[in-house]
Amino acid sequence: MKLLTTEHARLIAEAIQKAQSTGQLPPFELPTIEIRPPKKADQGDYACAIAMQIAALADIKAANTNPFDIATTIVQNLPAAGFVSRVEAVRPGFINFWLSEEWLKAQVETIIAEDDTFFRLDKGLGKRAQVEFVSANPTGPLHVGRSRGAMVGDTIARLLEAAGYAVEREYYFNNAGVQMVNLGNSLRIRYLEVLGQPVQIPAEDDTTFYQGVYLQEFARDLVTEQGDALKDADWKPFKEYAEKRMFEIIRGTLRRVNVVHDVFFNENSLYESGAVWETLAALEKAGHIYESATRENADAEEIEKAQHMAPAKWFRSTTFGDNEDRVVVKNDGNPTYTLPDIAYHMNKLGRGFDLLVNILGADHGAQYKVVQYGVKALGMDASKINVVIIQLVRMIRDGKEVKMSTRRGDYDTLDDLIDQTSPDVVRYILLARSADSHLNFDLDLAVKQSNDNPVYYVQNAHVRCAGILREAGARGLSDEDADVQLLGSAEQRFLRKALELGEVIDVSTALLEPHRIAFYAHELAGIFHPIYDEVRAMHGDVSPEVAKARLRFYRAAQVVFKRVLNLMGMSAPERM
RNA sequence: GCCCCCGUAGCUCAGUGGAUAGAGCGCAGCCCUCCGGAGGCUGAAGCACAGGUUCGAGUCCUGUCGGGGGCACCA
Repeated sequence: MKLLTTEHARLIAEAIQKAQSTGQLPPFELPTIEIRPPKKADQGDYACAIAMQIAALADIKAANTNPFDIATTIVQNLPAAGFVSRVEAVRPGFINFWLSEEWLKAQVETIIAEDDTFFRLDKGLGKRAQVEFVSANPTGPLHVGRSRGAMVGDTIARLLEAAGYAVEREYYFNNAGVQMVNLGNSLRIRYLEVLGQPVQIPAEDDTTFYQGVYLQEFARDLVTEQGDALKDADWKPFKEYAEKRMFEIIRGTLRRVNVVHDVFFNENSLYESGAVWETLAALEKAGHIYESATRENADAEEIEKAQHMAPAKWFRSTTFGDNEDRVVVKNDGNPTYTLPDIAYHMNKLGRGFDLLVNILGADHGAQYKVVQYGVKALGMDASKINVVIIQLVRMIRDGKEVKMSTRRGDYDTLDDLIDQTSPDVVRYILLARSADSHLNFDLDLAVKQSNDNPVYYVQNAHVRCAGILREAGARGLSDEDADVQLLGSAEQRFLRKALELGEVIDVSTALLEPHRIAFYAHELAGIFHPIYDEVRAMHGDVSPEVAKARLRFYRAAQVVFKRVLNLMGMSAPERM
């Protein structure tokens, strides 16, 4: 199925060209032709405001040509098209198109034939895209805040696939930092505790200790597996063990919500390959690094404070628009996170993707800019790195905010949430907000299985289609060889909306705004349910031919709902 | 103090510079002997404020006020 907006735009472009060649319109540089379904039914199925844009062009404006006349001229020159039944120019200068009802009804068969590939677009054909998301270090289970990025990232990946891209999902992690040492030490203490050794469990406010119950579980398993063999070991084997177990948990959790990464990229590999130091060398060679105890242009107070400090290596990111320069190598010789981050993005750019997408939480929002400055400093095109910043999730229970902390152990894990609700509910709620908007996750509402909950409303549409076809089968009724021209205006209302799916995929991938598919799904269901109420297929006063056509329609509707649910990573249940 | 995001209906949120700003919940009424009851119909109610750009602004720009987040030789 092709994008109907594009098809209409092509007609307009041809009409303008024709009008120009005959002198009905003067020559001008054509603005982008935007086609959009209007809000009101009497304004057609698709509308175009190009005549107003043309009238506003400087030389046209000088000639004082009014937009309505331009629109009329365009309409007069439009070529015929099978999908259009009527076109009209209206004041102040809109061009409104109506879809051919005959053509529209025939799309039932197209939808059924295309099935899972309904509106697979070609805009990403032959192109490779990478989406990096989640990327949590394995210090604890995923909590709800993190998982918003998981749903957004995975849904962007699914939409990009629908747009025709070959997509890779990547998870970037660091198992070498001080947090992982703390994790190893925390497990060591729990291990010794299980062995009955006299250990002091650190206090709750000790920021170097992970309190979570999962570590006690790991400790018990470790004793079962290895006995007291590790009683004199340092943190290292404990870190190894905790990391392995934690990743199993994280991957298992993600799998529950249909999120599967193709590549797990370890920051360590950038040290092993030498990429980190090569990045530093390249920055130095380009003259963007200086060695100093303070940043350049530091004030007296700062210099005073740093007078006994050994020099560090600074990246002069202010050259590229940063507020201040950044340390890339600490005075103890170790890099800050910035340097491997730059190296990582250079690595990504070097892998030849046509599109890179990076999903980050708002708490990391400022950091990506430094990476982009670094990439720019090395002569690469930083604009190829598309960053989606996701605002934080606020958990609400009993109308009040629930504070979360992984280290303290009183987090709301994604696993807990899935247990209380369902993978589909979690996916939908975390997806159905613009990334720019703070998300209030109402735990009470999510847990509630009622029609307050939009997830069921959408899935029930699919259930109803499946149910009616199941019932028809039981009664020996078939929808084969149906005459879809017998369908009525209600069914056409649904088909019009279904044919907008392509635009949703197109726009949400172009703008990297996957929440659009969630709202679309709800709107589509909102159009479907009244129709289902009204358009009976197996009622006494419905003729067999009409019944057959309607069953055919419900089969097409089922395809559309299944496709949309799949794009959101949700299941399409046959029964509730 | 500086940077980023957000202020749209009582609440939670949509709205790719186009025509009369939408949905869900809640509230007030109502419908359905169904292939669905996690259903359907109707109604009240809104763009924080002030300038600007534009043929046209909820949308873009500036400022004010309000809310959230970030500003380490931590990641």
